Amino acid sequence: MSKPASRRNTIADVARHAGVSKATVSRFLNHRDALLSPEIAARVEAAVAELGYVPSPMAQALKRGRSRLIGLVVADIANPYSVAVLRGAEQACRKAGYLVMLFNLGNERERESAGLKALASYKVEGYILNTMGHDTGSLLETATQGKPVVLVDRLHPGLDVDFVSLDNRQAIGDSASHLLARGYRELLFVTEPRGAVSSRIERSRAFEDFLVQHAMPGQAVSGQSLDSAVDDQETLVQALQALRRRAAGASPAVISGNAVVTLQVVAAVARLGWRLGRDIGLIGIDDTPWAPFVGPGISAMAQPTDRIGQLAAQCLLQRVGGLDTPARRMLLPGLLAARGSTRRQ
Amino acid sequence: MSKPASRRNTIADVARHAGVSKATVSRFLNHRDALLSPEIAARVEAAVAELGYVPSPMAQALKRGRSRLIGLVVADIANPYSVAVLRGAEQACRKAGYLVMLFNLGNERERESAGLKALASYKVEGYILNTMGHDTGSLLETATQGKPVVLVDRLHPGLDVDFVSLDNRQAIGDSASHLLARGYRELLFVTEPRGAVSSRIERSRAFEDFLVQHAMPGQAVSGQSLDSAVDDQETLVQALQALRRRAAGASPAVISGNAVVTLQVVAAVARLGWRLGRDIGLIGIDDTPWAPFVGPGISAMAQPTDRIGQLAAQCLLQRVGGLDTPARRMLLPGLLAARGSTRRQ
DNA sequence: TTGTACGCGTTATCAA
DNA sequence: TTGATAACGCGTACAA
Repeated sequence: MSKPASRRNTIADVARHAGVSKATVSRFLNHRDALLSPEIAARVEAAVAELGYVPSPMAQALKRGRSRLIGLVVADIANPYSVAVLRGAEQACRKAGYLVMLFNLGNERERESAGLKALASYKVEGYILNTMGHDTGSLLETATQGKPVVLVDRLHPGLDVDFVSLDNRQAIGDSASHLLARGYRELLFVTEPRGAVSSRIERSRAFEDFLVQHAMPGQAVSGQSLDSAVDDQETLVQALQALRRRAAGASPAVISGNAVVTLQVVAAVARLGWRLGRDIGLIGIDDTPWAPFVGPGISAMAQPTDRIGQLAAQCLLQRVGGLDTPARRMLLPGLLAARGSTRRQ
Repeated sequence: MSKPASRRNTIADVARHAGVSKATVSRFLNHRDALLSPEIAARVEAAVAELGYVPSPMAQALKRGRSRLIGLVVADIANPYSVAVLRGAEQACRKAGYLVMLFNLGNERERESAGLKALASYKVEGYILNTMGHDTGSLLETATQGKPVVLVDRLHPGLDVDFVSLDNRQAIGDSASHLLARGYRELLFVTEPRGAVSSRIERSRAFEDFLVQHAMPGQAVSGQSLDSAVDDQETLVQALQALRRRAAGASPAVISGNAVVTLQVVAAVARLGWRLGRDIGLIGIDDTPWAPFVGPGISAMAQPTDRIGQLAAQCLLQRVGGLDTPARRMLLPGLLAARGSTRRQ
């Protein structure tokens, strides 16, 4: 027993076993096609199989500078959207032989560059970022050390890299059109505080642009936007009351910027004792498994989250593989699920 | 410019900068307390600061065999429970200076040992496992190479390691007692197919034991268990109809084994056109943000998921730190949130 | 076509 | 107390 069972076999063990040098084994493993006499190749192959040898990714990473690791930074793992994307991305990475290192910011944006550094120290080959949009592009650029980056859902100013996201303009436009078609006329868009988060800003803008475009005589649609903090139900309740007052005879409706906000709105509506659909319309960005069962069912604009995650991973892996085209913007369409919360009676 | 800006500084750079040997720098960093003349220590410290030197975890891992990495294997990242635990665990690990490597099984249990191997190759120092319970303990034991393991929510037969979970017996007991107190008498426990998943089995058993204990004359409580596949709504609908028939005059109620099942039950009840609480009682294991807003509000037994994740991480890190006590079982109590779905009118 | 020898960035052992 | 030097496991010039 020269080899203690506890230790994993190394390339040296294989070399000894096959009666060749480490270099030969390495060559067999890396460029197995070329430069090997069939007889030696067979011997090495047998030894590898027999010892169940698997190269150490860490040693490889140390040597090559590449690790077969992808760094994934998410703003908040508690957000179902982040999870859904993570899911698609992890799957795509794994299929390509990469492992995902996860760094959760827990909504503490100061940790953004710390996370990047932590991941960088493990020599991740690329980054998928779904973060707060706090750090500027140049800061991120230094933190990522020139490694490929793909942004999901949230753009960073001055960072010219691949970007995968819901088509916010289409999503908001279709949602608002749906409300108009269902007879709602006084609209309110509710978002988490916009801050520097591009998706929130874009959705708000798309909403405001929609209003402008549809403010033709006879249509008489109008609306407002509201930034609502998660813990401030009072403000939201007052905004809803104001909305209904403004509506006068016409029907009021809310578009919520994501699933978290949808739940806030639902809570506020419940507190007011209003009925969804009838007293106030509601459609939310992000569909959820529970949406059909709240009140008369909550209408939603579903994001193709799995697809977004997969696409992000694919883009990133192409870059890792050396693709050097200009930065791409991939906007995926949302899908409307109409339910009772946008039916006036 | 001798040092290309692209490369991260190494210990050699620091040594050169401070005019000492690499060994001295290493000593300063690792056992900074001992064996260093104040003057040299100061020089090294300055050099480290000036160059912004951070040791390479990969090189350290290669040398020491330790990586400051924790492997986290979850059965299904789409399950909110997994995510909530992941969240607590990641936070605790990060605070202790560890990073989490995530491996998602996507409910494909064959990938369990593959995942462990992948993580092992990165020399993770320990594993947090929330998996399918498919692979036997001995199989896992070899896959984890003797590294510390902590199991979350799901036990593996023959694997004698730390275990953190909801106190299923208490949770089920309190849920069922709550139903009795609210006047429900004919109970049905619905779980995802038990298979080899210990938590499902335990909850089912706890429910059955509860029935036996409360089957005294005068109480007249009875019930059954049902394994319900996620995609088989038909069976569930029929089971609910049978339940109500059995109840005759008395009130029927369902305990659902987790949030996924709760949603199934809600869907089935909706299809039957029944009203929660009045026509049928419902209480679910796992509280969710949407539970208060479905129908009259869904009563729930909340798991302390964050705490479970943190505890799991803490246990694991203790073991990583060398703790060598017998395996521990940590059972955390659930907290009842009573809502309208367990109010008979 | 194969083997030797060195380096990746650390830590640890041994002298000095 | 400090400094060479040898690993850790692997890839790759270079020499054979």
